[in-house]
Amino acid sequence: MDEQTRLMHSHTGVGMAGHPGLPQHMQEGTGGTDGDGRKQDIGDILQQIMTITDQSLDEAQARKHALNCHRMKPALFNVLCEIKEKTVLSIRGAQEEEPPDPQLMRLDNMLLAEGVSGPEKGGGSAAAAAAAAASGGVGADNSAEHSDYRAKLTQIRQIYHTELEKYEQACNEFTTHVMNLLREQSRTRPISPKEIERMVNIIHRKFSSIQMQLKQSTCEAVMILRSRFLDARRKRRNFNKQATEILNEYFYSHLSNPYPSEEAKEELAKKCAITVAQVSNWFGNKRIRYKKNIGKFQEEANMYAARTAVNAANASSHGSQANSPSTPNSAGSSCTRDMPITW
DNA sequence: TGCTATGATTCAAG
DNA sequence: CTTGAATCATAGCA
Repeated sequence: MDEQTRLMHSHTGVGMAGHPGLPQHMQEGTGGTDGDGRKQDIGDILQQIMTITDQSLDEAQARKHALNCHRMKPALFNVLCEIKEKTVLSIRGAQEEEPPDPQLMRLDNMLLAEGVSGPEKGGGSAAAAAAAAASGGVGADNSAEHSDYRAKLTQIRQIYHTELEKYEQACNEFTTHVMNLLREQSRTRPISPKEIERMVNIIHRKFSSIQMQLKQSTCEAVMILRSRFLDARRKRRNFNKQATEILNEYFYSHLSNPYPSEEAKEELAKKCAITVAQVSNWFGNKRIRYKKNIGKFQEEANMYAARTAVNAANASSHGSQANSPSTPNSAGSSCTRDMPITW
């Protein structure tokens, strides 16, 4: 008993030293023999609290009940809450209200830009279009890859939202649980609403750090998907034979000036079911490769020249000479062997 | 598996 | 912007 009284004394002494807001009578020790009823009350309560752990469970329950019903209990709890509040605040006062994490903001922005966390419709295709636009034109035959990309993005999006929801739900459940627990405990130990609020904040911060991990891995997944998509675009796929023939036909029948106008490119693109950019690529490659090694292309050149000649002949024999697409100068002759390059 | 053909990309020049 | 030139990376073939 003496020991506990001493402990109690030192407890209150330490806790209240220099505390300006404390009632004077609480700073004067306990268990005095004077007749002050309130002081006696406080002493009783504190003593009961200190001895409660030494008691049997039943006894403790009964004590607890008695304490809860004690008329001085609310006042004592208020004071203890106040002390706690002051000490806790002094320990970690300023670190509340931290600014928004820049990394989190970056992740959020990226998820929004990729259409993962934004509004439901259109986000995926917008991102696909952005990814495509990042490296030149998009062929019509890329649509399969597009939809694949979109499907995968949707998948990522769904997983992200499911997980996010799960975390939020877990967070809410846990918060409610902790709040209930604290409220329950606030009947037996001094817990102020402010403290509960602070605890809730701590929980939220923990959960948002978990969410950040989710966001981070989602971003990584999108990046990987995106790079794969761009790699897939880089994969070469030969044009079909018909398209190649159409392009070659144009090239060799315009050998003196193989620079199709924008309209011609568009028409060729339409005929070959490829993009204008691909037509430009093809002509660019063709010109440079032809010029580099005319000999190698001689046979091909003759073949196409002959073919256009036959076409022209057929067309004229059928009466409609009008608009054969060919030959400013070389189509008529069946041999391009000595065609000088002027371009 | 190595080689060539070929579509795409990059970069500098105009 | 277009073009030429170099280069990359894969398709397709022997």
